[in-house]
Amino acid sequence: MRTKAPPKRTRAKQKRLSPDDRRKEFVVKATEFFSEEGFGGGTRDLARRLGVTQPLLYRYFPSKDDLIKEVYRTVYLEPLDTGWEKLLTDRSRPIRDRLQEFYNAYTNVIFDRKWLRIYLYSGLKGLDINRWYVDMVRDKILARIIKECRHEAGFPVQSRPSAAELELAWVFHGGIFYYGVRKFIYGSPALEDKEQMIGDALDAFLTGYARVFGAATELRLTPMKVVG
Amino acid sequence: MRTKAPPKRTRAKQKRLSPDDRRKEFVVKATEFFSEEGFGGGTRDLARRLGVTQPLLYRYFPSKDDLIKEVYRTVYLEPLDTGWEKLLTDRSRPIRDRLQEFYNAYTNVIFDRKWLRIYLYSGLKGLDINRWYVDMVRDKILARIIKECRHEAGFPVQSRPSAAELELAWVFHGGIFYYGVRKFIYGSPALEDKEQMIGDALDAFLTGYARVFGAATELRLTPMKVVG
DNA sequence: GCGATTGTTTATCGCCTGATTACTAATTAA
DNA sequence: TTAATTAGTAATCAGGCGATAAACAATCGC
Repeated sequence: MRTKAPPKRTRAKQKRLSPDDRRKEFVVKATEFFSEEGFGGGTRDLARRLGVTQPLLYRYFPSKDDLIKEVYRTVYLEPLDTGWEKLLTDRSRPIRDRLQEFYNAYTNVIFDRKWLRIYLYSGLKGLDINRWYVDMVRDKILARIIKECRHEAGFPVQSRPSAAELELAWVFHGGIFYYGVRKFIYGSPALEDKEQMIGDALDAFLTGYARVFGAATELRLTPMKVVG
Repeated sequence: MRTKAPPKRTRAKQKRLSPDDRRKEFVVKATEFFSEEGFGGGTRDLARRLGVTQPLLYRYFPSKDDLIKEVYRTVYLEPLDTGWEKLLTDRSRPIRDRLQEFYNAYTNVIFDRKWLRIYLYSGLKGLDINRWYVDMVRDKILARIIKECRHEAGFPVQSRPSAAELELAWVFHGGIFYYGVRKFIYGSPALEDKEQMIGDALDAFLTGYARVFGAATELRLTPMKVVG
């Protein structure tokens, strides 16, 4: 009964993927879509980009908000922590090398148009996940870095970082972050060599930390290119 | 004919401001509104916040987009340039003092929730006005700062700043900018003393510039707190 | 006072949005 | 082969959007 006629050509193609693959495909494409259009983007436009009809989205996600939450989850959590903590604390290597390698790896993850845009959107919305992320950077990355700086400078390491120390680390970190924003969101010309940018910023941070917090060991932090 | 009945009490209050004041009031309140809600915010909600009805907006602005453009204009252009260029180039004063005073004044303008949010929204939209602003910062502020740094370090001043020099200045500038974002948009705790933050970042930038670009005059840039 | 002007509201239009229902067709199991 | 299941679509709903037209009411010149 169903095979009687040639299938109506008006309904062009009906792919029928496995549910799991479909779901993943939806989340991935939705990430691209929302990162460009913002989360105000329409479900019809999204469906068109996916090559399916709009109601199909509601077979996989109860609501647009649920889809968005899943986008946040994958963007924020998936690419996280690939052994960074160990990298930062390996005192057999010079601190500058460790920081350079860490920020090379870290920026390989976050210097991505999708990632940066969704991060900024979530920040403007004041979402919990954004606060969580900022706290994570402060506690897992910056506090760690300061600890290593103190160790390098011969300071006591036990007490928590002071507000001023944290702030200097934040300004450094934020400066690097803003490089990605300028390059990948504003489309502004930036120094081609990312690792050089990180290296120079690192030199400024490390010497700055030594100067501001009065290290007696400044000259040991990093070899000077030129000494007057 | 019109005076026959007591005025219908259902129409509560009809203020009737002068057109110019109304217009200005609309733009000011619209700035607050859009900075919080994003430019996707509805004209009805905006009108409710203004205490008037929605169609009245269209007597003062031909369309929502025109209103938005006026918001951009006032936010970006009005608070700009209060003699900053002269401040930066006054070589009778130490460079650190000049930069500290400049960034005190500059951040007094941009460290404002409304300003920062609208700046970020316009950046995500890729608007021309945002590109214009970024170019302005680079050409009028950062290039100028580098020129002064070179002068201070005894370098030739005529040639345009190198990409690496500009980048170091951008990282410094972006780090300060990001302090505002963290404090006023993310609502994250930050060092209370803004001027100290600027001062410490400045120390890092100036000593960093000297180190990275090989100044023979590093020690002259800023008095060290402690010398080993 | 009175008509003209103009600031303001009420009512509404067409369109787009997120979401639901009922149907169609591809797949799976017997 | 056939029945059951389920991926996918067409059609549609209620509500919100930007924008417009017409009615009303406050002010101003006389």
